[in-house]
This record gives sequence, structure tokens and C-alpha cells, in this order.
Amino acid sequence: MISTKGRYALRVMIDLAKYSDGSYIPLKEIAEREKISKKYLEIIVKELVSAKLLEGVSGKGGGYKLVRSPDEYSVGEILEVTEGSLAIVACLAKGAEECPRAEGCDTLPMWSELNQMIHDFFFKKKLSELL
Amino acid sequence: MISTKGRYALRVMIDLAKYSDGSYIPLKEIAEREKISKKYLEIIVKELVSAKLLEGVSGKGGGYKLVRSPDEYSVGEILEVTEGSLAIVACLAKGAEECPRAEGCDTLPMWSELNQMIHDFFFKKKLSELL
DNA sequence: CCTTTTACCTACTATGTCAATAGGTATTTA
DNA sequence: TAAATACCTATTGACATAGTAGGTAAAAGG
Repeated sequence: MISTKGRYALRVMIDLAKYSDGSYIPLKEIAEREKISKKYLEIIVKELVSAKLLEGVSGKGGGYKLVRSPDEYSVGEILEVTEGSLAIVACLAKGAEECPRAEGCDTLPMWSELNQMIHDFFFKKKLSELL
Repeated sequence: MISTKGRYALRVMIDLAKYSDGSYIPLKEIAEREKISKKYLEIIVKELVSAKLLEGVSGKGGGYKLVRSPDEYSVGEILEVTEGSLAIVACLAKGAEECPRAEGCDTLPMWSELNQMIHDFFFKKKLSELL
């Protein structure tokens, strides 16, 4: 299940896509528009900046803005930054220790199939489709 | 993400489908074959019995068995019993309080679309396909 | 230079869930 | 009556979630 963190991240990105004219938007504005705790958003936005999905500038006139156009962001990459992994089962997360049962696991093919479906869904869906 | 609880439930069901000849299989056997803590399985199996996906009988010669044939179980119903909800976001879980933002939510259509995909996947997939 | 506005940083916390474990009681068969 | 089994209640340690609190650093305007 996608947590609020991932959902909030997506909403911040959508908000920026909608309301930015190229200048920087302060987080305070976004928090008020989206009615999300600004303090909590700070944590989320920081991760988006680290991942280079956003650019942040301090000081008066500062704030955040997108670094690409909305059709160049996939929903998948936004969620992956904040959720860590979108894998449907632990053994399919990247960096997971290899499952000793993988060989001969009756359920692995099903998990892989679904995992692929979800991955495709999220990475084909662009931010621009959510405006 | 599907937890071990749901994954174990599925493996118990598969185990029963594979090794039962109509008689009752004691949990001890299943736990040993699947290398899962018997104590933990007790919790899981109890829920499957409550949901009438399994039948349990106490005493010598007792154990558990399926109540239908494997092609009459969907993976979805098995997972729903143990996971509670398969919804991809909280607001789409059944029994969720109505989201005040639903009207005009930019992301809801996407969540609904994916939710439907996952639901279909799990409910069309039958236990018999995992043997 | 000083003040304001903003991002950025570290730390803490309450609540809940996960994945069990512990130690029993009830039931059925031989 | 004894053994094997399911079934029941309670507890636990570790971790994640969803925040809150209280600062420091940076940039711009006057």
C-alpha cells in the first residue's frame, strides 16, 4: 500500500506543475494549498531534492520548482524516491537478499508477473497525466 | 506490499492442495514442509478457518483440509482474509472513511485504475494455477 | 549591515503493525 | 486414559509511519 508520504510527494509535484510559472514556490504556499503539514512536507521535499527531482533555493524569493517538464516525470520515479521500493513482495525489491526458496517457489512467477504489471503502470504514467 | 502473513497463507493453501488426499493434514506437517514457525501458522490458519476457506478438526487424526477444489479458490480471497485489504491506497479500502478530497482529487483516477488492475489480477488467478 | 524570508538540519515521539513466542485449554481418536 | 491435535489469550521486540520541535544556513531587500 502506498503511504501518505508517497501520496503527498505526488501531490507536491502536481501542485508545482500546476502553479509554477518558472519561479520558485515556497513550501508554505504548497502546504496551505494542499492542506498538509509544512513540517512533514519538509522531510518529503528534501528527499525529492536529493533525488534531483526538484530544485530548492533558500532565502527571500526562494522555494522549489520542477527541473523538467511534467511529461518527463514518471509517477514511478516519484514514488520510488519516497516509498523506497514499489515491489509487491520483499524478495523482489532491489537490494533484497536472495531468497533461498526462489528455486522451486510456487508463488514467485505470480509475484513477478504482478510486479512487472505494477512497475509498467507506474513508469508509463507521467506527471503530466495527473494535472 | 504483501506481508509474510499473506504469503504464508498462500503457501499453506498450496501445500494442502498438493499433499491432501481428502484427509486432514496436521499443521505440524505443513510447518515442517514449508519451514515456517508452527506457532505463527496457527494464527494464520485460524483466520482461514474463520473465513471458511479451510476446515479444521481437533484430536488425533485431525488437522486441516480444503473445503473446495483448488480451482475454486481465487488468490485474491485468500490474501484478503489475511492481509485485510488489497487496496493500493487507504482511501480505496472497503470500510475506509470517505475522503473529503475525493471530489477533485487529481490522483484518485490513477489509484482507482491501478486498484482495479490488481484486484482483477488476484481474483482471476486461481489456487490451482500455483501448483 | 540588518531584517525577513526561505530552505535545510538534527533530534524526538506517539502510535501502530509485523512477526513472532509462550503457555495454556478443549477436543477427538485409539 | 493417553496421545495428538486444534484452538485460545496474552505478551514481546523491532521497526515503520506520520508526524512535531527547535534550531542553523543562505539569500534578497532595504
